[in-house]
Amino acid sequence: MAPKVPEFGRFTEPSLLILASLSHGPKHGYAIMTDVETDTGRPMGAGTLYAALARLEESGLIEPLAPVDRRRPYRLTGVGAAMLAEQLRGLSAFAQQGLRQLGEPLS
Amino acid sequence: MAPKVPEFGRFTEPSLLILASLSHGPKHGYAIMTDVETDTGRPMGAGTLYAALARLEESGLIEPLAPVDRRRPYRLTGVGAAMLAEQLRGLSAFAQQGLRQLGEPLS
DNA sequence: CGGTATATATCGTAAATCGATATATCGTCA
DNA sequence: TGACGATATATCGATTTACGATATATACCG
Repeated sequence: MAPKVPEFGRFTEPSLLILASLSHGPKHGYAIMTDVETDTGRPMGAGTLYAALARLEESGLIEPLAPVDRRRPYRLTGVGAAMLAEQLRGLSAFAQQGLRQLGEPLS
Repeated sequence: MAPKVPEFGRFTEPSLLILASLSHGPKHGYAIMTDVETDTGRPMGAGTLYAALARLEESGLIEPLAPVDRRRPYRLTGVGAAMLAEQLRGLSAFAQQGLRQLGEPLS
């Protein structure tokens, strides 16, 4: 019987990627965009990025720092970091469980 | 420098949950719905479920079995299982990396 | 000076999620 | 038997999110 996995409530991929990217330290939008692309191999369009950034800021998971030239950096808030950690734990448990179920070797 | 994570292209939560649920064996929609709810604690609405099922079938990741009474069971296809495994590996790597970055203890 | 990379913003469309509602059958127990 | 809750699928409308394209402007470099 599948053991209960901690709820990872409603997290969309771009938002998670952004939060994870910001866990390396404060970054501005364009840097997040290019970093995510090199990390995942798939480009995140500007539309997706800035819309998600606005939503994350609005919900208090990230906050803007003082702009440097054109750059508008953001950093994780405490709440954002906690939320990210929780999501990742849920994701990890889910993935491990699924892989086990499929008979995949666990790393 | 964040090491490259294997591409996990486009994982929408409901679809992944459905695929993972079907990895335990063939199931019909309602059973998936209730199983996912008990596993994750969050209900998946019928609208979400059947729309996602239709999409998954259309893309060849699941296939219908012969109906039993009102029940319309589905099972993973080979492609679906492979896709699920790949997604889970990507997710696992992503989550592990993120948790490491956050200084979380790894299980 | 000209082109490429940097950087943000926004618009329109498409797709996915959500919540609600509808419909019908099955099981059960009073 | 007949009422009620659980089972089961289907679909609609609204909202949210993602995607791709376009726009604009500055910085950097040859």
